[in-house]
Amino acid sequence: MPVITLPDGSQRSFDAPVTVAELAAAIGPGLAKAAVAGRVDGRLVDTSCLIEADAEVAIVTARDEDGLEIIRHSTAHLLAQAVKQLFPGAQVTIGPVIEDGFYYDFAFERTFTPEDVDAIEKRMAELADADQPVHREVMARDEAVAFFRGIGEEYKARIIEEIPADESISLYGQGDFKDLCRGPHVPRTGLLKAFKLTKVAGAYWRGDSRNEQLQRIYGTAWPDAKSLKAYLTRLAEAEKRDHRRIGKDLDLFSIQEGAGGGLVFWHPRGARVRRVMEDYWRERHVAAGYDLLYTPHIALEDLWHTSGHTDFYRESMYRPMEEDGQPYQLKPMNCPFHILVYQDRLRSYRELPMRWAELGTVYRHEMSGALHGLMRVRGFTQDDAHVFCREEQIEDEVLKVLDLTLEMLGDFGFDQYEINLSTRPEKAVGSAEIWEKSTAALKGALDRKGLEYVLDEGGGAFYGPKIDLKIEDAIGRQWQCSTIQLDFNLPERFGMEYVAASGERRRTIMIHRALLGSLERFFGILIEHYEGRFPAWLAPVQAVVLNITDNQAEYVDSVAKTLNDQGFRVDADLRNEKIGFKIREHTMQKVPFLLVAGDREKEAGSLAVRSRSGEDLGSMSIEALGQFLARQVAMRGRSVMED
RNA sequence: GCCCACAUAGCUCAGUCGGUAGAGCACUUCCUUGGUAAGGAAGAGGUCACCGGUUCAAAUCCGGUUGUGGGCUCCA
Repeated sequence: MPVITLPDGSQRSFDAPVTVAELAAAIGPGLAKAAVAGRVDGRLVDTSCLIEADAEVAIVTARDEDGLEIIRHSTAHLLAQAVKQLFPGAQVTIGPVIEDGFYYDFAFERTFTPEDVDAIEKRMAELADADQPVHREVMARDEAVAFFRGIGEEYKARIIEEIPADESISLYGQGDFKDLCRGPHVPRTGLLKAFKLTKVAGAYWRGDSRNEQLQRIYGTAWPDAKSLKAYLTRLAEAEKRDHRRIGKDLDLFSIQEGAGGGLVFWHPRGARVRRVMEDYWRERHVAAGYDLLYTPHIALEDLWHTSGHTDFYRESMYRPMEEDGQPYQLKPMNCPFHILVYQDRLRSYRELPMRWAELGTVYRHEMSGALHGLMRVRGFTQDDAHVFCREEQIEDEVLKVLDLTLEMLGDFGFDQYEINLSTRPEKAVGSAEIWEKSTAALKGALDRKGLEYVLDEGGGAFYGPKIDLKIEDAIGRQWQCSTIQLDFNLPERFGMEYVAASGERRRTIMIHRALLGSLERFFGILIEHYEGRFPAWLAPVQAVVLNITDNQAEYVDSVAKTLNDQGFRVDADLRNEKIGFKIREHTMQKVPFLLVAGDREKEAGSLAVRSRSGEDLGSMSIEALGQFLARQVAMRGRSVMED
């Protein structure tokens, strides 16, 4: 006997057999109208599904997470139906649900124009309003292949051919449209009320760039118009944080057309932030037992043959340049250089572990279409380091790296992480034994640190297992920055060894790690995380001293000088403008503190302090101000100052 | 690299049917010395991304190049 759980938690039983829709109707006409699917003993089913025996049943609506997915999936079908009606020559392929929406890939002789998309969206709205019933039918596989091939849907036929022959295929249809689908789907298109097509893009059949290109139409769908509007507002909010926008507004950096894409120019204000990042980074690394290295930007191509980069990394490398009949290669990575330093002489086990860090600038020729502000560039500086150690030191060293990582990310204002541990892929170098031991060491370090992690079985690089750490920014987006990778490949290729206590030569273990990833990208993430409102320790200008009339000009200058001498980044604004105007300007420039000096302050030797959020922090003496700023700076990204 | 879109003053953007350019902000000068988010006036500023084509005439139409944006792919 089906037992249904009502929204208020109470339960009712019904005599079987009964459909999900009938159950919903028995509870109330509202729920009957809103039902998009049912959940029977944990399994999602269509509302037409007949429940014959004992079962736990719940009615799924668009408000449920599962229901929303169904709405999106059904909207993708609606899109396909509209496209087929308007462009009968288009072939359907796949149309899955993605975050916040869906897409559908079509094969079509020409590309869809924005006008086409508008027309498609309009047709979708009409088809939804028509409240077409959605029906499901089941066919044998070969029958389904023949059916789709018969109506000219070659791609669909190819997809179905890959399904085992003995499986039956379910098709969903509405009006003149039928599509292969596992389901479930909404019972009527009238349930699709709030959707919008968002963009058109090229995509490859099966995601492989060697295959033919398809037209992908993206859309978003929600339970109601209000949620759709909220989503569009959220997109606009994210756009406001865009580091490219803020980078221009705050004059932090630029990318110059005349110099080429993906090459970053740090302007004075951005360069100030970078200097703080770099100084802090070096200080922390030295304190954590690292030595700093500087290595060249190019090297003979032969080195990259030894490292193997010319084989597996050629695509991303700039072409070599010829000099004195020798080809030189711009570096895409720092590792071989650190190895050369290691190999400069024979190493003893007594020296290990050795931790060598470098803010190493590398150049990678990324595909032009992949470039994106500071997030994806062609020249960037990695906060790179390599730990050379013995096998039994791996766990301790990884633990130390994790400690340093969490401490530094915390200082930059990131306290939420997702950690991934990636293990041996199918194609890999190194013995099964070393993979097993080192993967256990990585796990051991994570466990000792009490960190939760997601296991990505087979997701490691061919040369070793790794730990990746994603940070979460102020609006909940995740960014992968930190990575800790073991490498069994390069030590082998370069023949890296150390002399053990026994006098034997042993293979050195190499750990690659970057905490921030690249300074460029991390800077971009910081800009978006803080929406340009950098905490005092990072802010390019920490405070501006403002005079009200010329009468305080000298005083303002001397205050600015005093604070600058104390190591703060403070500007004086003596322009002949009203105080309100100056405050507006520097507030928009997101300067953390504004220090106003009129005759009253000049007399008292003080300043009226205003935070960038508009808060009046009262009057402070110059000395108190220095202490106040010092406290703000010391808090780093853990500042509790409300902005 | 591929698909789509876009490229007009330092910035944000108008510019109809092809008839050689406009606004606001910013900038400069002058007036204004004003107590916490925009005081006033005047001025200067553009090879309409670049190259080519069509046309009596191109910011506008067509082709190419470069760059940017959104995807695909890749990834720090």
